[in-house]
Amino acid sequence: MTTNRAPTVARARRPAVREPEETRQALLDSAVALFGRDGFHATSVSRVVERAGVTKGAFYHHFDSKEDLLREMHDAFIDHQLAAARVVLAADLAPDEALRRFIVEVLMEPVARFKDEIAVFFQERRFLSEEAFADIKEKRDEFERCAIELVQRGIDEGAFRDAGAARLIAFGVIGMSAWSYNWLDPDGPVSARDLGELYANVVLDGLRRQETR
Amino acid sequence: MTTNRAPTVARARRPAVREPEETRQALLDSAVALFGRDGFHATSVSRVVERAGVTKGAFYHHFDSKEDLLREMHDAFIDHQLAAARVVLAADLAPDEALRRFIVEVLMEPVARFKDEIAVFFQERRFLSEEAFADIKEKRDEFERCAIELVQRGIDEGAFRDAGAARLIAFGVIGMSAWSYNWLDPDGPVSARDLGELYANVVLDGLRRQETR
Amino acid sequence: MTTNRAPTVARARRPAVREPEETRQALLDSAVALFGRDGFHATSVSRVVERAGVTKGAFYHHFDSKEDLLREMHDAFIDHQLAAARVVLAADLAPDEALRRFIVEVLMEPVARFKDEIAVFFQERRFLSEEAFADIKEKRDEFERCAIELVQRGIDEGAFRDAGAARLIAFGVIGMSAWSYNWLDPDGPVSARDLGELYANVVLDGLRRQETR
Amino acid sequence: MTTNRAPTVARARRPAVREPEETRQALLDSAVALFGRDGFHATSVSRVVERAGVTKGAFYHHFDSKEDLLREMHDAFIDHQLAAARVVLAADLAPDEALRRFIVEVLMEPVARFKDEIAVFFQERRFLSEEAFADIKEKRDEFERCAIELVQRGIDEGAFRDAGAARLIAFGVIGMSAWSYNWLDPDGPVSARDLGELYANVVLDGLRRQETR
DNA sequence: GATGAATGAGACTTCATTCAT
DNA sequence: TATGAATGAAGTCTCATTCAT
Repeated sequence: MTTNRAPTVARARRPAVREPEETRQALLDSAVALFGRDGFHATSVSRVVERAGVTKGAFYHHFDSKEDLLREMHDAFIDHQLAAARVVLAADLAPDEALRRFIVEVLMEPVARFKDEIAVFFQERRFLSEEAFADIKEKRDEFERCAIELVQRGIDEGAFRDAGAARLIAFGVIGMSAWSYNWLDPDGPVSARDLGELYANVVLDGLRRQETR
Repeated sequence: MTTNRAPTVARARRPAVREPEETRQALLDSAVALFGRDGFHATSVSRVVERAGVTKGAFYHHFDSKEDLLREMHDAFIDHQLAAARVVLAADLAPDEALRRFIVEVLMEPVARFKDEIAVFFQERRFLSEEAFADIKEKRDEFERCAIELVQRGIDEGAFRDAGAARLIAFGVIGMSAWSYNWLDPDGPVSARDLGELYANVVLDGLRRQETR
Repeated sequence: MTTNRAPTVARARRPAVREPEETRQALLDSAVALFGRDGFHATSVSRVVERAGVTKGAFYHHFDSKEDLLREMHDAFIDHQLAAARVVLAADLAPDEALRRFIVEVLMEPVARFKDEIAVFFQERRFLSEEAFADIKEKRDEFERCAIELVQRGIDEGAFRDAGAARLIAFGVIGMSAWSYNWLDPDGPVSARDLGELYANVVLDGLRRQETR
Repeated sequence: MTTNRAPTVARARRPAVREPEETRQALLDSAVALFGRDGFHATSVSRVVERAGVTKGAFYHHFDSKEDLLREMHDAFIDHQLAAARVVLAADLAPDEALRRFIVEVLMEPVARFKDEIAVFFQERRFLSEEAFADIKEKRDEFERCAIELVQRGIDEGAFRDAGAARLIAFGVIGMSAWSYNWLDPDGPVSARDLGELYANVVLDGLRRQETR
């Protein structure tokens, strides 16, 4: 479901110097880790390049600015999320099963795998200029529309009771899941998927229309 | 339930020179607004004092450091939250009613009134040194224990089905609510309290044991 | 005629640290010398502050930016020049005497006294942003109008033959004089005033030997 | 009188790959335009190669350094000027006519045609190292000697009155003309040649109306 | 002949903080 | 209580130049 980043396999030549693309990726990896932990503004370009093992010059050869780096991270992450959301939306599933899979696979699974990316996406967004954010906003909005549609579909089909605006519920579900990156320990006893199942149960049993009530 | 900040009432004396406490509060207000919007690291002391209408000297007269300011904000906010949580916990309420009130009054109401404080509390915590965070952590942990206890109580009393570890559920509820500071418009058509009621309904109908199932 | 810059006289206190205004002037003096010799872009703020004996922080305390410094230099110089031009224009002099005094006192005398200021004014103007230049341009234009008026007055009164547009002639006179900052040695045998007298003679009477004179 | 730069005629071969000499010339043209407008230090090699449509590698293939480029510009320009000066000096002309032609054709005509080259020659000279300037200085000195000789010749022959050291007058004439690159609009109503004629008249005959003429 | 990734120094500027007044 | 000049480190970014390909 989720893809492996940067395969970087099967290089034939033994390069004396690093491949350019490798340098670029090293910089991105370094920055994701640091931005995720310390935030955009508390992370200096110096530390990013130091961790990546290159010089500042190399950094500015590959990226226009520190903000450019941030934009790229956002873009990569939202692309990934949007793709995952579309898969669930396109599958022919009953509303409750669709919402469950959305929560588990789209919202929660990345919490374990892309902790830093998520932290960056949610906390550092405000440091993107309006122009840099424009593209990302569009994709993010589409992602949100996916979530809303999943809820609305359930209501329309009579599977969910009409508890309130689908948008408010969708955002609640996203929030409940997303929030967990604040406290969930990826190496702890409860996996992200487990937690997703639990949240799906709580939410669905609340939404699902009961026979007798 | 929530207290009015900055009493500042009934000052009789000369207003030409500002009261020391007034200066201090002006600095805090300025900093909350800026930290909330731009974050701790993207906000300089210069801008804080400029917005407060005082000089840097005054700032360092009232606060030891920029971090000291951040610590104070955290402290004030968690104190406020903890007090509110204790009120709900102490009231003699049925579990579902207690949880509803916790969500509406403790978790959601501040979203409208203390947007900046919340943003600071959730996003800038990582910039507090361990020592500065120690006190706050204790109170924050107690706040979380309050939420957990509310859930656990419901389970113990048989009002809630045992959907999973109370802690995981409590954190889910907190997340669902807290997340809304990211998108809820305080001047929009849906009030924070309304949203709280909605979330309480969703969560409770999920947790409440059904007669027939 | 020309004013002494920065009197700085009669300070009573013996300040342990430098007076702020003194620091500011030291920075300006340092910068004029360096900008004059090496140009704006080839002069770093580091060298300016080093020569002035202060730190970069002090520099940015007194000036908004490096460009601000440049703007200030331009402003001070054109103010000085404009004042001198107005004096000549206001004096009740015959046209040829007025032009002679303009050349000698307004155009040439500063070449000896304000070599660096002149170099900056003529060579570094292009590095002022449009906004920063706006004020200065107005004054510079007025200065040019002074020169043009002196020529035009001579033509109108019949003292000068109408050799061509007064503006073109005025600019020629300015150019002939101003250019000398490129080569005239202030410590050489020919003083700036002497050269001014010579140029005034040439312009007023020409080189060609007249049959009858 | 002045020569066409960059013959570049009659290329028969494939235009897909640029001729080396073409690349070199493109770099020079780009640099002249940028150095002329922004100055040597405010122009980066990056911008030069970008405007020329080549890469940095190509630049350093053709030129040793950025300074090398500047040296080459100076060299080309002074060669051109010197050749023009020699033509006038060699022609068998009366002193006043010789001076007039020098002003019009040697000093003024290039103002319209080689605005950037002139700007570079006069303003960026200081950024040439002593060694790089040595050759150019020799030629420039010879050019100045040409101008001085034209004046001296007139004095010696009794055509000009001995108004002062020929060198000072020659420099005044050069300055009056050269200065015009600062303000003369090549596309304006007054051509560079027209202005040259006017200046020649003023210098030769002066402004003061003679009683008997 | 030409590419473009990489360097390392240095550019301008802002930072949190101190301290004499 | 408050000022504001000054510090020194660190910030982001650009520079001219090199070199393996």
